[in-house]
Amino acid sequence: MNHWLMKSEPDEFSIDDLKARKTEPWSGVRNYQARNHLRAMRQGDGVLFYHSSCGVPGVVGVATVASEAYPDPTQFDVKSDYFDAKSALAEPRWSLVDVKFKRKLKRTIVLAELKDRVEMRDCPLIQRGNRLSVLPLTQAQWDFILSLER
DNA sequence: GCCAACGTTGGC
DNA sequence: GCCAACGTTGGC
Repeated sequence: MNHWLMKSEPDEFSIDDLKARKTEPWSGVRNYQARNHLRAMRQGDGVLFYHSSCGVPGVVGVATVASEAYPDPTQFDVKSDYFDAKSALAEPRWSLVDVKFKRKLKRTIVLAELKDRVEMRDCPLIQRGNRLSVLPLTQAQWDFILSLER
């Protein structure tokens, strides 16, 4: 089982939204590196849900990958903000996975807590200027982040 | 293939 | 709202 961290702006889609929806197709990723991570996901992989671009950025919940990657339908929807005219039906450019709610953390593990920790040294999340919205975590990073919860 | 211009992300 | 960082686009 692999581990991942997925960012979402809570104004757009929060951990409470995921809790209410139970399972959500993670549409709208339009970055090749993030897409490649989505394609590497397998059902049952662990996901930490991260709130970005908000008052208190940080890890707020746990989810699981609920499907293999499949084509993101919004890329073909001309009415969608995520429509991509250059993507062909025969060879879809963008993929998504279904993400299933597991639990909310007892508290937000804020970004500031994760910075300057040797445990997180190699994690792209804490590197300055990193904008990757889907990124892998090592087992050690996953365990460390969750150990901060209590 | 290079690189300047531009747009977006995301912390602060 | 600002701005640093980075990805993408497009002219050459």
